[in-house]
Amino acid sequence: MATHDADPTRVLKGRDDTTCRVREVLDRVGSKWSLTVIHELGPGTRRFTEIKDAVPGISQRMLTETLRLLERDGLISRTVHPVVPPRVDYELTPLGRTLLDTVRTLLDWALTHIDDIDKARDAYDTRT
Amino acid sequence: MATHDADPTRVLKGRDDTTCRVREVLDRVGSKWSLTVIHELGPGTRRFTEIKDAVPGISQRMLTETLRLLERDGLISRTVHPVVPPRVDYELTPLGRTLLDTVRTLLDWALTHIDDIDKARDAYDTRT
DNA sequence: CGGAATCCTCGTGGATACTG
DNA sequence: CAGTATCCACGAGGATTCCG
Repeated sequence: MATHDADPTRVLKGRDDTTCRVREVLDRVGSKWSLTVIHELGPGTRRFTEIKDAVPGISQRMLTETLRLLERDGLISRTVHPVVPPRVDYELTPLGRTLLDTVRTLLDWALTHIDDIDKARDAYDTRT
Repeated sequence: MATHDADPTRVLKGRDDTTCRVREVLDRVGSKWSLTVIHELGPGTRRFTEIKDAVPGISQRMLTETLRLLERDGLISRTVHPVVPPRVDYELTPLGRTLLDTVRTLLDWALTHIDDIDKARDAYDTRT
């Protein structure tokens, strides 16, 4: 297994370890804040507070945890500068950058079809 | 606003309604079971119990709710056959089918980089 | 078969206070 | 500034039961 599968239509079909790992990765990537944080680091390096301010609604705790998980997965890097006051920089790794492209595909889909979804919801809500 | 944005790198930057809507769509699409269910309907129409059996770990309640939300968003259609015993068929709408392509991009990414992530995790866990 | 309703648990995550 | 630690509320969601 391991590398690239020619038929992505089957990756969720089985119940083996690979399947579970893919689900695991999707859970990480699809979690509430990960996509937003990754996207926020797209343009370049940013500090903790900068990210916090840029992501409305995220708490200190959640940002810390999200950054840690993404760092553990090798998607972002964390650089601590031994100065006072402390300064910590976060940036996408090359691996994280490949995900950024995929994320943009998703964002693009959302933007493109958001109106269709709105109409579908209105129709559903009125006929019930 | 509304239709297609030429620069997807900015869609999450602002704090206006459009931004929130995109986040909302991503929350829906990225929720725990949605991607799996959509993927499961990729090959064609399926019944409630078929989907339940095909998605390991999902509960009756969660499958019902996931299907309802996806139906409300216009991504899947629900067809009740007035027979006994009851029979309900679910299938992707044309809109849902466009998302399927995007989902496959994500799955493809996960499959391609799952090994890199594993290595990154091991490295992180050992150096801490 | 395909749900809806009820109950109850358990983890997520916010608020707050403290620290190097 | 960039966290960590503690407490606690709330809601997601599992298990179970009942129904058309």
